[in-house]
Amino acid sequence: MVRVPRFVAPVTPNDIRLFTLLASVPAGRVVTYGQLAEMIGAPRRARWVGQILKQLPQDSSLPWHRVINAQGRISLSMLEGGRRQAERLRAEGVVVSAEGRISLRLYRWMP
DNA sequence: ACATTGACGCCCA
DNA sequence: GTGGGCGCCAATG
Repeated sequence: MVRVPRFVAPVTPNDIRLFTLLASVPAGRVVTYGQLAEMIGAPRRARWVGQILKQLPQDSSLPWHRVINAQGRISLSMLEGGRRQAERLRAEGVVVSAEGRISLRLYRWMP
């Protein structure tokens, strides 16, 4: 009998699809929460995507910073996490305004 | 089982 | 461009 520690969160097939897709988003491009949800066959689950990203460990190799909202804004507070996200994007050549605005027209990734 | 809570999205004033 | 309101849906209390 295999005993699984309670603190290990269960990983669903959708989680795998999300991680795989996110990992394929190229540097210098962005995607929206709703877009990711839609692309893995889970429409109307944008909030869920945000939930998953929120739970990622700090040392995750996934490009969580390439995910923004459909309004073309960074969803995290620009006083905290949003600042880090903006820096990471700028490091890839993405232009991010001080308020966290990004041009979806220029940077949205569409496979 | 019921109420709240969001890294959301869309519509309208 | 800016809020405000509402629908959505899984997680959390």
